[in-house]
Parts: sequence; C-alpha cells; structure tokens
Amino acid sequence: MSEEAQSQEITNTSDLRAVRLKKLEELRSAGYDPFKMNAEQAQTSTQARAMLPEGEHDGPEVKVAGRLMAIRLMGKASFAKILDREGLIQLYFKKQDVGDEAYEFFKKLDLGDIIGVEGPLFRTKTGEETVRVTKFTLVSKALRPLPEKWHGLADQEQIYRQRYLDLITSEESRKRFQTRSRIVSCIRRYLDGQGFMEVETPVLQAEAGGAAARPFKTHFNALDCEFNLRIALELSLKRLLVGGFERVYELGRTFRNEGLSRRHNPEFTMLEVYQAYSDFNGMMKLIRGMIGTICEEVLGTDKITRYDGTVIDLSGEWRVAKYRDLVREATGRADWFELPKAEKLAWCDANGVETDPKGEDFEVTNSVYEKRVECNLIQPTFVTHLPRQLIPLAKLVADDPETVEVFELCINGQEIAPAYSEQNDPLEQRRALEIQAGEEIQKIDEDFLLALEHGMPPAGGMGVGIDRLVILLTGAPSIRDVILFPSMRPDKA
RNA sequence: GGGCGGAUAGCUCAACGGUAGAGCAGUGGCCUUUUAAGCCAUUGGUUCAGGGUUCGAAUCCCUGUCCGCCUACCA
Repeated sequence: MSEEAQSQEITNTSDLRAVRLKKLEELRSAGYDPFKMNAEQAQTSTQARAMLPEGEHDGPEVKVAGRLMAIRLMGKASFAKILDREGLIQLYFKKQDVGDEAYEFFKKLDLGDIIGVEGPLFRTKTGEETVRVTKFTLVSKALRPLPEKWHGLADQEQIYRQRYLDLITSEESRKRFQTRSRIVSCIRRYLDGQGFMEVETPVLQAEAGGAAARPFKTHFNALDCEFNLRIALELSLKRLLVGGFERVYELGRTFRNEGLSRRHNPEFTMLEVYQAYSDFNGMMKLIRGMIGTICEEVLGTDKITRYDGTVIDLSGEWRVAKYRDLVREATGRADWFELPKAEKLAWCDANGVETDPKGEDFEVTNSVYEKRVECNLIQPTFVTHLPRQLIPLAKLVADDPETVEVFELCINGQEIAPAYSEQNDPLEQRRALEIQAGEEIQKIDEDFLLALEHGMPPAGGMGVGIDRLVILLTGAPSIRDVILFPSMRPDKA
C-alpha cells in the first residue's frame, strides 16, 4: 500500500489519503517516523488552562498533547487547537519561537494528526489561554480526514459505526458517554456503601430464565450442546441469597433477541439488586437514594432538561400511585374496574388503544395502562398495587390480595425500575413457573427450585435498566445515543 | 414484519427532464494575536447498484442494497 503512494505522482490533490500518505513517506525518508515517537502529557487541557490565573498575561510552562482540530495559518505565525480527553486548548506557533525548520514542519501537519507540545502559557488579546509552543512532536499521523469541521458528522449510521469520529467531533456525545461512565461508578459506590456485594454470574446458560424473552442461541463446543445468552440476572442472584450472600448486585450485559427501537437495544446493561430482610418498600428507598446520589454527585442538579426541552424534576418526594387509580384517571371512568369486558373493549376502540379482544379482562386493562398511563408518566412515579396476574413472582398485598407487593418506577415515560417483594415460597414459586411455562414443562429451572427449597430469606429485589436510566439522566433522544456501539447489521463492505 | 423518508465531491448540502454546483478540507501563493480567521488561484464526481421510459435521466418508473423515522413484536 505504501509503495503505491510512494512511487505514484499524486495528480489528484483531493485524494486526501494519498496526499497524507505521501507526507508520511516524506517524513520517513527524512528519518522521522511519527509512529515511533511519543509525547509527555504533563497536563490536560483544563489543568493547563487553570494554571494561568484570571487577569494574568503570562503563565508557566506546560506540556499538553492531543489531536489537531483546527489550524489557522497566518504567515509567520499560526494558531491551532488540540483536543484531549477533557477538551480543547489553543496553541500558538510562531516562526521565531520554534525555528524556521520546525515551522515548515508544522505547516505540513494535517487536521487529525496527534501532537505533543510544550511551552509557556499566555493570554491572547481576546482573553483565551494559549500555549506559546516552543517544541512540538508529531506522534501519530492521521491518514484520513476529520469530518466537516462546522457541521460535524450528520450521518446517523456513521455516528454509530464509526463512533470514534462522533466522539472526536461532538462534545455533546463525548460528555454524554463520560456522564454514563460516572453514573455507573456512582451506582457501584452507592451500593457498596450500603453493604452490597458485587458479583458476576454466568452469561452462558443452558436455559435462559428469569424473564419472558427470546434468547440468543449459541453452541457450546466442549459440551456439544445448545446454550443461550442470559435474558435476566434474577435466578442466579436468588441462588446467592439462598447461599447467604444477603446483599448482592450484578451490573452486567443482558441479551434479548428482539426488535430494535429508540428504547430497545438487543444487548443492554441491567442492574439487579437483592436485599435479604427487605421488601419492595425497602427497594423504593434504595432507588430513591441511588438516583438522588447520582443527581448530587454526578449531575449536580435534580432537574433534567430533555432533548425536547421538557424538564424532569427529580427533587423531593416522588409520587406514589396505585395502578388502578392511574387507569381510572387515564380513562376518566371511576367505574372502570366494574365495567364488563365488552365495555372496556368498546372504550379502547373509541380511544385508539389497540388490544387483543380475545385477551383476558386484566390484559385489556393493561393495554390501557401501557398505552395511556406509562408513556405519560414523565415525572417520577412509583406505580404500586399491580394486578397479581401480571406478576406471578411477587408476594400478594396482605390486605388487598388481588394485587402484589410491587412497584414500577416510571420516569420519562419509561419503566426505569421494577421491584418486588420476592416470592420465597418454593411451592408457590413452582406453581407460578408452571403456569408461566404452560405446556413446556421441561423449561422449568428445577435447579433454581431446588435452591429455593433450601430456604431463601425474605427479600426485596429490583432491576434497573441502566441504558434507560442514562437516557433519562442525560436527556438523550434515543438508546443508541447512550450505547457506544449500538447493534447494527454487519457492514457488508 | 408493516408504513414513510433518504442515499449526489473526503465532509455538509444544492441542482427536481436539458452542460452536475457551493461551503468546508485538500493543493499552490499572500498574511506575526486568530478563533467557522481573511484574500487570490486551483484539484476533486461510475449522482448507492441494476433494469426501464425518453432525443436526452441525479431528476420519472421498476427491482435490489443499506440507512433514518414511525409502527409492530417485547415481564
């Protein structure tokens, strides 16, 4: 590849790669190989800027490094900007300062090249902190050009497939992923501080249980049998409750072989937490405290402005509302639960709520809940007292046995975290699993039931969709904007 | 799976049946405090692929590929 560029006379100067390859070959034949060089990054861009006090014109020497993002050549002096992990910093190259030869070298640099520079700080007449470069080193040559400097990357596909270009050009995207990382480490700190223990359980499972979703299948060569990628963490973690690990959590990737949308990615990050001698009320305090801590320590605010301008207020006490009341409110029918199914169906039909007419009565109601209640819960709301048929794995509410001890925390029109008072009666659990499995009895996880029969302490359990939480907390428009490399069809190039 | 929209220079986009253009970046030149720096000159195209209609297609029609949005499926 290099010979081709080396030997050929470049006639087409808009073949940017060829032009840059030629520059590289020229450097190499002059005895300079950028890929064999390194630079010292003694300060980040923000640290360096902070070393020049407000009002001061001159500052100390700094050594910074990063990617060249802008070059403004003005004859015998030039301005440039480099980007490091914290942002941009301006550089000033003057022929007098660096010497004639080095200045000619500088003029051959391209946008996208990675350089290290050193020199004293000064403030320009417009007030910007700038490094007056005395020495610089090219440490990586970019053979490909950066995206357009003003508009950046607009092609959604390229943003996802070549995320590095998006990260280089979009500060918003860069910040969003940095925030995600800080949210995740804050969650770990918070749970660890509450005496929880982080564990890792198998991703590869003979039977993927703990939720009703289609799994991804794979083949386990050594055992010569079909395996699945996990669809939930629940069953492994409850075995650990039986084993005496009373406060456990796992923060890991889960896989569901289902469609892609603004809210769904087939592989997504899930947090599941189990706490012995607690229940769904305890989980409510836990999630409230966790999100409150993230607001305080990561975001510095409890008011989130969404991409469309909507403000989500996470301060104060969050609303707690019963499922039935929310459905009554949404339909405007105080007598909703007394209506015969035919009238419920008629209401759905008249109000554009799609539902299966052959479904059970509670399923018709749940269609209303999903399409008219959940997606409208923008401000934080704990929905409680869900009908028992919807969640067979939770304990019944003692004084209202048609409902279960459960909440679903909804914010931003999405279910962020469901939590249960976990079922620990092994006989009830078997019955529930059998009902759920229907005819496919062989799918019941006997090993899990065996564990339960040894006695599991009463416990609260909760699942948190980390991607959705990050969507909420960063105000992002889509799940694809909070996953670095979202699932894509293979590039057929 | 269904519906709608899109694919044109390296990037962002125009041209909507009649010679494919602009800005950015690239190349050459001028310019010692600029910041979307400026000025002069200049290179760069299988208009996603394949077929059709037409004197003539980036433009109209068909098929395919890929992408986006909506929708469906989804404890």
